[in-house]
Amino acid sequence: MAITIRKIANDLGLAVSTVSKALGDSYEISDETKKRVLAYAKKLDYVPNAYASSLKKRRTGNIAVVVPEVADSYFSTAINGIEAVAQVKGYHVIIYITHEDQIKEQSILRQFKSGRVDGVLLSASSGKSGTGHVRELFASRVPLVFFDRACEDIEASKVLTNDFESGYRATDLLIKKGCEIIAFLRMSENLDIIQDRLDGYKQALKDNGIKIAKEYIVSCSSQDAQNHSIIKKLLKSAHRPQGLVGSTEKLATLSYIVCNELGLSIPRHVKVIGFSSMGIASLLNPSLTTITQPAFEMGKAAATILFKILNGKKTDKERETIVIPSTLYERDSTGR
Amino acid sequence: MAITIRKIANDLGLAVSTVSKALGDSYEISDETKKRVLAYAKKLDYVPNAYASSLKKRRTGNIAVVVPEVADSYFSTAINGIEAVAQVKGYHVIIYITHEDQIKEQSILRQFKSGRVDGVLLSASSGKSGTGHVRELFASRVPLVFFDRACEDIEASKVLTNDFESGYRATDLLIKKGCEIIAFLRMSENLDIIQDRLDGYKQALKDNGIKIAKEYIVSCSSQDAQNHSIIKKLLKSAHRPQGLVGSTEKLATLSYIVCNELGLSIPRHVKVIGFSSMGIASLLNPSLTTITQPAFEMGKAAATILFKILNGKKTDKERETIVIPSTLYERDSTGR
DNA sequence: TTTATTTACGAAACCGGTTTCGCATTTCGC
DNA sequence: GCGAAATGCGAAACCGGTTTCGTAAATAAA
Repeated sequence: MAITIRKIANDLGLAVSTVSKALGDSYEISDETKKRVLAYAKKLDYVPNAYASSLKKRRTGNIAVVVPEVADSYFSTAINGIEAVAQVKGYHVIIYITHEDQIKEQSILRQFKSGRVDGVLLSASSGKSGTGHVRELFASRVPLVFFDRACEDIEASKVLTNDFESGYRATDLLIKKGCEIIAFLRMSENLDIIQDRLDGYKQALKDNGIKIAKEYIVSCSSQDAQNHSIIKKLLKSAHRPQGLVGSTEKLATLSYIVCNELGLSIPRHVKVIGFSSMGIASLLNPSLTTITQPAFEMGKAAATILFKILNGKKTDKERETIVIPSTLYERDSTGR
Repeated sequence: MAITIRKIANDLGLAVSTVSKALGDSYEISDETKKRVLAYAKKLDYVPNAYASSLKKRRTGNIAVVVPEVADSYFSTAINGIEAVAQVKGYHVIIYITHEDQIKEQSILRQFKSGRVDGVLLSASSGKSGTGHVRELFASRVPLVFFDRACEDIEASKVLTNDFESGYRATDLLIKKGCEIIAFLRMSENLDIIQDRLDGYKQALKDNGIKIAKEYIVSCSSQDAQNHSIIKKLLKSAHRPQGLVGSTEKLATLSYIVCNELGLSIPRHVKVIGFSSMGIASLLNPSLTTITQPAFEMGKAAATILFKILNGKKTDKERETIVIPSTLYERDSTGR
C-alpha cells in the first residue's frame, strides 16, 4: 500500500479529514495533533499525490512551455530562465517541442484546455495556418504568456525584444562597414518578430539611400538542407551580397558553412551578422557579430508574469508587454 | 461549467459510466450509442482531464527528465531525442534542472515517489553526497532509466557511451600529434563517466610510456569562473601542457577562451580535444576536434527503454545497458 | 413456452486528496 | 450554574474520471 493520507489516518486513529487539515496547518486542528501527524508523515516520508489534490484544488502545479525547438541556444537558455523561476515557485515545467509545425502545435495546445497545466508559456511556431488554435486556447481562459515569438493579434501578455530596432542596427552596421548589397535571410514569412526584424532592415536601407530589392530578401524554411542550398545559390549569384543578416542563429551558422564550401572569406568577401544567443559566438572562425537576445531574462520575465496571473495578482485581461532590448556584439565577421 | 464527461452524460441522457465506456470504445456499448457520444464529444471539443483518470488508472502520461543543465548541446539534444519518442507515445516530458546540485536533485527525485510521473530519465549530478537519494527512488519502484551519467551502484537500465575508449582515443590522438605533456580537465571527482574517460586517458599514457602525473589531472568544478582561473593557472605554469583533454564541452570552450587571453595559439602552443556535441564545433577558430556523443540517439534509446518498462514489456529487474559509441571528429585544434 | 444467455446500459464504489458541515466537548461570559 | 461561543475532530460530499457489478430487455437454446 502506497503511503496515502488514509494510511496515516488509520495508523494514528484519526479521520482522513483531520490528517489533511493537520498537514495543511489548519486552525481547526490542535497543535498536539498536528505534531503527531507531521511527525508520522515525516517518518514515512509521505509525499502527497499531486494530481489527487489537483482535482479538487484545480491547480496542478505544472506549467507548459511550448517552443519550436530546444537544441537552439535561445530556447534552451530561455527554458533555463523559466525553470529557475518555476523551481522557486514550486512549479513543474513540461516541455513541448513543435518542430516548427503548426499542426503539432495545435494538437499540443488543445490538450491544455482540460487542466493538464495551470498555464502556458508559448513561443509560437511559424506557418501559414494562422493563429486560430492559439486564439482558441486563449479563449478557453488558460493563462497564457508569449515569449519571443508572439501572435500580434492575440491580446495576451508578451515578453519581447526590440526586433525592429535590432534589425535596423544590424543592417546599419553592415552599411557602415561598406556593404551596399545586403541580403536578409528570412526565416518564415509568418512570424511577426521576423517581420519586425525585416522592417528594421528595410528602414535602415531606406535611411541610407539603398534600394530595397526583393531578390535579397531571401525566404528560408525550417529545413536545414533546404536553407543550405538557398544560401548557396544566393552566394553563387552574379551579384553576390556583400553582407548577410541572419534572422536566426541557424541561418547565420549555415552561412558560415556555405562560405567555407564556396571558399568565400568572412568578412572579406561576405560580412555576416546573426541573431544568436550562443555563448561561443566569439570563438567562431571568424568570431560572429551577433544581435544577442537576453534569453535567460526573457524566460524569467515570462514565467514571472505567468505566476502573477496564476496567483491572482493579475487578470488575464490586464495584459502586460515587456520589451527587453537585445545587445549588438560587434566582432570579426563584420570586419574591423 | 467545464466540459466533463458528466456534462456529456446529462446532455445526452446517458449515465456517466456509459459515456466513459463509449469514449473508451468498450464492447459493452452499442455502436449507435458510441456514435452519438463521439459525435457530441467532438462537437464540444471534449478533452478528458488527464489527472482525473490518472488517479484511477495510476498512469499520468508524464515522464520526468532530470538533467544537470539544459543550455548544453549534449543535454538539449538528448532532450530532443527523448521528446521525439515521448510525443509519438503520447507522453508528456517534464524537465528538471539540477544545476549540478545534489541537494536539489534529491528534493526533485523525492517528489516522484508519489505518482507525479510514470517514470524517470536521469542524468545524475555530480557531488559528494553519494547516490542514496537515487537509490531510494529506485527502491520505491518508480521506473528509472539512466542516460549518460549513471550511478554504477544502482541496478537500473542505462544508456551510455564508450567513455573509457573515448578517453583513450582522445589522449592517444594527442600523443600521436606529438604531445608529451597532456592535461586532463576533469569535471567533478564523483562522476563515473568522467572517471571512465580519465581511466582511458591514463591507459593511453601508460601504453605510450608516458608517466601519469597528478598535477596534470586537473579537477574542475561546475562553476565557470572557477574553472576559468584553474585552466588559466594551468596554462601559465612553467611546464605548460601541450595537449588538453576537455572532459566536457564547457571545459573545451573555456580552454579556447583562456588561450585567447594568454595569446596561446591552438594548435601550435596547445592542442585541444573536447567531449562535445555541438553542431558547430567545425566552425570554431580553430575548428575543434571532438569526441561527439550520439546525444539524440541516446535520448531516444533511453526513452524507448523507459516506455518498454511502462508498457510492461520489461520488468525493472530485467535491466538493460545500451552502449552507443561516440565518434571522434579530428579537426584543426589537434593540428593537421 | 420456458429457461439460459447475451446485449446494453446504469448505479455506485473508487482513486487520493480537499472542503463543507455537523456535532460533542470544552471554555467563557454573566 | 446556565446558555453561548469557541475548540477539535469526524462523516460525507466532491473533484472527474474508470471500473465493477447488477439488471432489464432482447435473443437464443431447449
